Amino acid sequence: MSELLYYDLKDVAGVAPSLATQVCRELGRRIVGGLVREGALIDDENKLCERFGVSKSVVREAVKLLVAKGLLEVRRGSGTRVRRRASWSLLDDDVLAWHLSVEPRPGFLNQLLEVRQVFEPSAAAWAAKSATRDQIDEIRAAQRKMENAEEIQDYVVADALFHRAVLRAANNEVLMAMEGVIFSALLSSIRLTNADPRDNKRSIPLHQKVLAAIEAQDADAAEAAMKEHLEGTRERLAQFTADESEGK
Amino acid sequence: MSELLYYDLKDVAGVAPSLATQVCRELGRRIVGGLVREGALIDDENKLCERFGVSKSVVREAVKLLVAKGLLEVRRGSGTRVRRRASWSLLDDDVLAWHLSVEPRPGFLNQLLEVRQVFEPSAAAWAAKSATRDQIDEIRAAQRKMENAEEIQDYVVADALFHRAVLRAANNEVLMAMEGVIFSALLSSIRLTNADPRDNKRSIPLHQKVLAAIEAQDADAAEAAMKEHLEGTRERLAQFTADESEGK
DNA sequence: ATGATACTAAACATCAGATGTTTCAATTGT
DNA sequence: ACAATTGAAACATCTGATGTTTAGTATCAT
Repeated sequence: MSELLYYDLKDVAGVAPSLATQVCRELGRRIVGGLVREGALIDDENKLCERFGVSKSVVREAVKLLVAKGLLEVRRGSGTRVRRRASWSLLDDDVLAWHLSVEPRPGFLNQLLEVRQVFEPSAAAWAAKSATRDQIDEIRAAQRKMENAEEIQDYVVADALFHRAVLRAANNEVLMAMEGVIFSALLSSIRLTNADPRDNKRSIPLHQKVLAAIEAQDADAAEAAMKEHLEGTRERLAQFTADESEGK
Repeated sequence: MSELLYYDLKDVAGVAPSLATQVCRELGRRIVGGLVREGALIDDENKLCERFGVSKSVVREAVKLLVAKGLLEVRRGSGTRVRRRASWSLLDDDVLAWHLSVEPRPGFLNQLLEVRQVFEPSAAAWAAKSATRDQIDEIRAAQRKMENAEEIQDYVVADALFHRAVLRAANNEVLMAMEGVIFSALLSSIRLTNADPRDNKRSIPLHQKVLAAIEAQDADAAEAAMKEHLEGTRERLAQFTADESEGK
């Protein structure tokens, strides 16, 4: 197990993830990245042990994890194969992260944003109706962090925290489970828009608008403001990917 | 491993799931069901082996699966503990199913339906814009099945197929990953409204309306029709849970 | 030739037990 | 008291043996 050793945002700083986790990530990235065709058999357990230099237990745990994420299907006797893309758990944090770390297609980012455009405005509306004082404080704190951020990274993280806080304030457990989707989407937007910090700061007033509406318990305004903000994000993404495919 | 042996909808008929899967389900159900407090340590590997009568490999695989689903957190040296509820992957098919198979609170079903009310109308709108002929055929086929269903079970399954077909026709991969949410929600509604078949048949014209709008490529109408349908479902659920808590 | 049966190799499933590593807490020496 | 040491508990990994299922192949009777 020398070639591997992946670190992830989820890992606590300095602590190496278990071998099983590492093998899982390596295989997951390759599958999501399309290096193994859908429906194709992957190497058998022994081959995998050899390839990664680990024991069978480790390989088995890794494979099981990928089965749980819908990426693999193992059949005793015949082997382990990649399931068709439609069966993958795209809402799983890891699967999503692998997609975004590997996926060059702008189409996927678009689809992700489309989905955010659907549920985040509703989340804002619900937050306006049901947010507690603490939850509003959390949103406000994120807003302040965005305003005070000097480094682009701090800004983007604060942005993500803002959206997560709104999601939490909606007080819907199922919705809250989409937290990972937001973080992943934001994270990948870092890569795209990293270049131009000024462009990002532009979205502060729109966040402010969302916050104000939630503070005022005005559900309609909150929904509209969030919708407006995401529409802006979408336009910028479209413009950026256009530049990308054309200019480069 | 005698006491266990759970079967699930996912299992192919007649094929017993692996021991690891069974142990995973048993532990998962107990955790989701609240038999183990959040933050509490669970039994160590040896104890679990003893309790379930399986070897350590099996227990480890099961635990790893639950870690992947966000239910557990293992720390070498100190033990394995239940993560706080907010960290659970509520969108994972299994976790969702465990919730619904165990959760007595009507609040959760409500939240699930709220989320459906958010994204299914949009899915219908997108389907109206981008569905292929085959995808529309799939929706229509489900509609016919609902109309021709004689048994209540066939009816409910057809209902689920209808909603899934709409989701697919939206041609958004991320959205499609919410398929499991719909099936789980529908499945649990079986238990609630099982009693009155006539009441269910009432929703056929609303499904028809959605189908017609999608066929006509009228996005606004499709969105409105789906919204109307889900609103009806919601009212019935509210009424039903009211009866439940009052009458019984 | 053809169809059914039996055999076999491949691949996953499970078990058992040994050894390493990390954490936490109790013990010990000052 | 306090800091360092020690040891038990618990997870991580390895090894190798044995069982089960599957798919393909070879064989044999008709």
